[in-house]
Amino acid sequence: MEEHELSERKKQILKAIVDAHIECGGPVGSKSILQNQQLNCSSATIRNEMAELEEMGYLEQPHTSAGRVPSERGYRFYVDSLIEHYAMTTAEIAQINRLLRAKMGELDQILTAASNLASVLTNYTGIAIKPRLSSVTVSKFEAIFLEPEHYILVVVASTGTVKTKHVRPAAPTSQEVVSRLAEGLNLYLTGLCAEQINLPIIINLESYMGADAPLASQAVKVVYTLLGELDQGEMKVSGINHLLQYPEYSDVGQFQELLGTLEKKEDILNLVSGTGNRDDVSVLIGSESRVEVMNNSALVFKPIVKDGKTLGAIGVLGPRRMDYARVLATLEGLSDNIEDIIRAGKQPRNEGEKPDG
Amino acid sequence: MEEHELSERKKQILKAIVDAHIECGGPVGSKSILQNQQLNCSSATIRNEMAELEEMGYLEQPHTSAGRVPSERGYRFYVDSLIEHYAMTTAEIAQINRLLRAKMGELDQILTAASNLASVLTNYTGIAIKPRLSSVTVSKFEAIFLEPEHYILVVVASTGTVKTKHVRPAAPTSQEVVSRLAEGLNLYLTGLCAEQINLPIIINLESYMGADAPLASQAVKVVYTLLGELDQGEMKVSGINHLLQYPEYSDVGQFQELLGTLEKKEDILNLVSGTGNRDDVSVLIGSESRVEVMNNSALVFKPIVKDGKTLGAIGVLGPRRMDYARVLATLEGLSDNIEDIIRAGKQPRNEGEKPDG
DNA sequence: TTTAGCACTCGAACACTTCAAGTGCTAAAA
DNA sequence: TTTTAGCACTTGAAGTGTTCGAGTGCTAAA
Repeated sequence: MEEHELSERKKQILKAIVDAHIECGGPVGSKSILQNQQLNCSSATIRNEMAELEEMGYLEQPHTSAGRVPSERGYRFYVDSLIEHYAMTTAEIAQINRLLRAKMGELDQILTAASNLASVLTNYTGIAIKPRLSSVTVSKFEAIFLEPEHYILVVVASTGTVKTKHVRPAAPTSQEVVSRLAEGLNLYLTGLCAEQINLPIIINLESYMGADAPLASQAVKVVYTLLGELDQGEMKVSGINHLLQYPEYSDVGQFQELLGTLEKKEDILNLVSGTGNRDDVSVLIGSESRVEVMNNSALVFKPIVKDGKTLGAIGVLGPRRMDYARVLATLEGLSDNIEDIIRAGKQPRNEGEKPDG
Repeated sequence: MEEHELSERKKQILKAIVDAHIECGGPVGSKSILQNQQLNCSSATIRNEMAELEEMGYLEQPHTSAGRVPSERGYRFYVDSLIEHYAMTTAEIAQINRLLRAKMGELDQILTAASNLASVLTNYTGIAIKPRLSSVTVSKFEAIFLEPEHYILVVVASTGTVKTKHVRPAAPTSQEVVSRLAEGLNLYLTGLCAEQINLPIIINLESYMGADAPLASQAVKVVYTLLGELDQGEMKVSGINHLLQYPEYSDVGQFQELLGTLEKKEDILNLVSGTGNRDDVSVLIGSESRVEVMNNSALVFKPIVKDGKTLGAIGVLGPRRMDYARVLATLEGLSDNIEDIIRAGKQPRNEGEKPDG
């Protein structure tokens, strides 16, 4: 199964077929690749080579007398070995910079913007993900007193995400007590993940709060659920409508299932969360994703990493025959920019413009 | 144009046609309604009546020799005058209670859950909206110090929504200065909407902050953008895939456009935000929405009101021939529950279960 | 005013034909 | 041994004609 089982000419032909298929969508025949490519041979030779490539599993034939279509394995080989690196133009890079910078702020917003951008730039569906995290901890608490029966609990997670929740205690409380609650939470619960919040710790906190122990136990419950929410992961999808322009999604039934999968989010989250700690681009083609409805699709995504931790991922979902070179380049460009932005909120790289004003 | 231009029999026939069309989707003929309805007349009579109803604009004929289909005006009359109120079963009400209560928390989450529920319960597409608001103000500020170059600004809006933003000041700062910043913001900016933040106020704040004035001016900019984001409105859509089961969306091109409109969100937000302060259900059929791609669709939505203020809206998008009775009842049920939940975070009404444990 | 009857219309469904693209194979050429 | 030209064959797409049935409008009688 080494790649050197393929002769140079076979590679060339395979690449020509994949390229042609990516462009036009239909099966490609022996003659048509003769035109676009300068191969010193005839269509008959190509036919022979194609037959062999099919036998080796790199091509498929929808039916006798149709041209060939790249198989999953064919795409895989193409992505791994044959792809030509697509260089983004400076204009494209500048566009990414400009649009992402406008949305600087919380990771959530950046990811949403990135998902949009990925969709617009590639003409496929853009996906942004905050993956399931095994053990988020709280790095800081704050409590904002509003009324005697109403305060807001603010939780800053170790990932930088901030969550807030309105809390309405059973008994009226005061500015001072709420402040003290925040102190207590900071004292006893910072650095713990959901599972580590056990009874002894809660008892300590309650004794710290003295008469206001009920307030504390209610707050702990809230913290617990918030941590749970943070663990769950999130996912934004944009540009689903782009997919409909590709004939592979013209089967309404299948498209409907795909839509459903995207809305459930679960499958895709698992997929991305489960791809280990690789911090470079992952390409899942067809059944590689183990999600049935995506057999005719490909999912490309790249994690967003900060200080060695994976904070999220951006990706592109499209037909199996997607323009991998372009998609890969776009995702690299986007993730570079995002990582620059979140690293220190500074200017993203590649910024050649003069500051205005 | 009064409704009394329609004889009792015409109404009956119109209702029968709409009902039949809602159920099966196709044009309905004179004979078929004779079976389901006990009218003391023959199909020929019905044909005559149908011809008149068509002339009056309540019915349409896709082509000669096809049955009739309700026109936009026909649906409108049906919704306004002929609809039978659908009573939700206690089982359905209990379901709403159970599922919504599990998601109690921020309005955002409740709305998302409600959108999901609306979609699942009706089998159409569910929509949840936080409308564009003309003048959101801040009711409370808080600032959380993390590191000398990093604090979090927390803004509690007059609507109850909480927004946070990581801020990285140019010069290192301290716990004390950040607290003082929060005080200053609370002192000078609470109760103001974005447009009311003017130079004199900023100058006051800066002099309050003394040597840390730059910190303040940066924070004011952040507050300004946050207020802008709050003004913008938001929208969650769920269950788009349901639509594909209805033949009216089998035209891929049109469906693609509808998808695009849903993703842009703008049109729908305008639609809902622009329907004035009515706090009961709105039904927009076909071209009534003024959004071209929705000519074959209907949008039903109901605002969520608290203390006389509109906080959001939940709605259902589906084909023109949607089961209005059911949709209306579902939305009423949902909004009642949501309003109960946000009123005081108390138990929703209709709660007959015993507390467990 | 209602109804039975009838001629007419039109799209859906189906069978049938044609067409072009593409293949595999064989035999000759390089 | 490899390549190529040529040819018979396959197959889906597209086009055509026909039938069928649901539904209509109209007329004349009840």
